[in-house]
Amino acid sequence: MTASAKQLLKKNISKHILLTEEKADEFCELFESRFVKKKESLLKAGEICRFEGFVNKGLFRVYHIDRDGVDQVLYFAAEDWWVTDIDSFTNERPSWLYIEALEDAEILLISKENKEFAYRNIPEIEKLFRIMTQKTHVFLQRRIIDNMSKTADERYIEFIERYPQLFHRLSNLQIAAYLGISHEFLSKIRKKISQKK
Amino acid sequence: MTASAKQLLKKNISKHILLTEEKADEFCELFESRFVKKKESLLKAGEICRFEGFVNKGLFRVYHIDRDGVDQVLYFAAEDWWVTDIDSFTNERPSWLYIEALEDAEILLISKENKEFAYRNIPEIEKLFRIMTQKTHVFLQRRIIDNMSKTADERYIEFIERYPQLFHRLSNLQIAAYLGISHEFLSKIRKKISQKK
DNA sequence: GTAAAAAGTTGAACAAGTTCAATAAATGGA
DNA sequence: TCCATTTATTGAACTTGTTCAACTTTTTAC
Repeated sequence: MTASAKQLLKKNISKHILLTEEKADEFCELFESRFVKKKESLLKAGEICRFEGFVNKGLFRVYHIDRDGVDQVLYFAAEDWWVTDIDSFTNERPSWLYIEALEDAEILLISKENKEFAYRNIPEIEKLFRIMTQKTHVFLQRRIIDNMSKTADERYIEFIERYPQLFHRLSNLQIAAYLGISHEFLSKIRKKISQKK
Repeated sequence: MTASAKQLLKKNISKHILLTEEKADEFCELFESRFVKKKESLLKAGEICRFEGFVNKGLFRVYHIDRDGVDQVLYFAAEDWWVTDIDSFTNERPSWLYIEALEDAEILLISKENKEFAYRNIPEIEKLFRIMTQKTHVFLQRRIIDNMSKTADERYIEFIERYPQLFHRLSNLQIAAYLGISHEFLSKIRKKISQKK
């Protein structure tokens, strides 16, 4: 693992909990680095997710492919984000998700065994993941309500405003798959918006 | 707190973690019981949520009212379910949710102070809430994808199949607000289904 | 038991978003 | 650099779901 990757991970942890330098180092030792090429998959539906990952570089999408072969993006994970199928990882159950790199990437991976080791030996880590899961939880609730109460236009505009960095690294196909609309309709929304200006 | 309420709470905890009888009792002592009449609110948008609740009896709905005055139901909580606005509760931030009893209810409430006391003094409790939050997280992910990939008809049928008990305690207005459709359209779906049989 | 309120149904007109097909533009790999 | 592939745009027809209004049925409160 590069020093800068470790730095980013330690900085990320410190956003959520207080941890001594030694304990943070001990925790970081439980990760291994992996380089992933664009379009390469970290996980496919049907497989059991054997990792929880912290993105040091690059960009991933976590998505589902439905019955009709349509992609739905659950979330994107760029630098400083965590990525896994928590259900598959925790319960060792086949996943229904795909995780794929949209850009060449470096990701730090921790196994279930090592995460459980951390839970046992560094009590603060239990808190770390409780807090992180809780934050995601809040975010998911918000998204459910937004999907129910807002039109596609509004959701698109809010996406751009909330994630300007992500926006310019993503194709409209990916954004449409996140917003839950067809990419043709997204194209029409974009036209409408640009005409208004 | 009645003995039966305490029993239900202890049984619920034991579904997620192993806890000695003494520790479970100690944890239960941190809750207080509250009786809530039908249509009474536990929380309103704008307020700070001061509790995390475990439903012993009755039925609650957790919902949002959007700009246009339309209700969106985030979830229902009947016996053996937990209910709170986790964001407002944890971060002492004004809520954007309403929590209201749909039936006369009894709920066991724990304050933030008492929950933090539990975190400090009963380490397993940190794990309990991490696991519960994680389960909710999985459920919310599933719901986001379902809302994107399934029609209202399918979502209605799955709702009935997954929550038959809940279904017969809820009005179609409430179910429509959960599915994210108008109650008129739900009525038409019901007609279509009944004609098929 | 009855009046009022709330919940449920139905139809017609409408709006939001999809699908399909054709074409244009951008990107990527040898 | 050039060819193939992917991404984006556009229009027309279509589907899903909404809105509004009128009406019926059920529930609730006194």
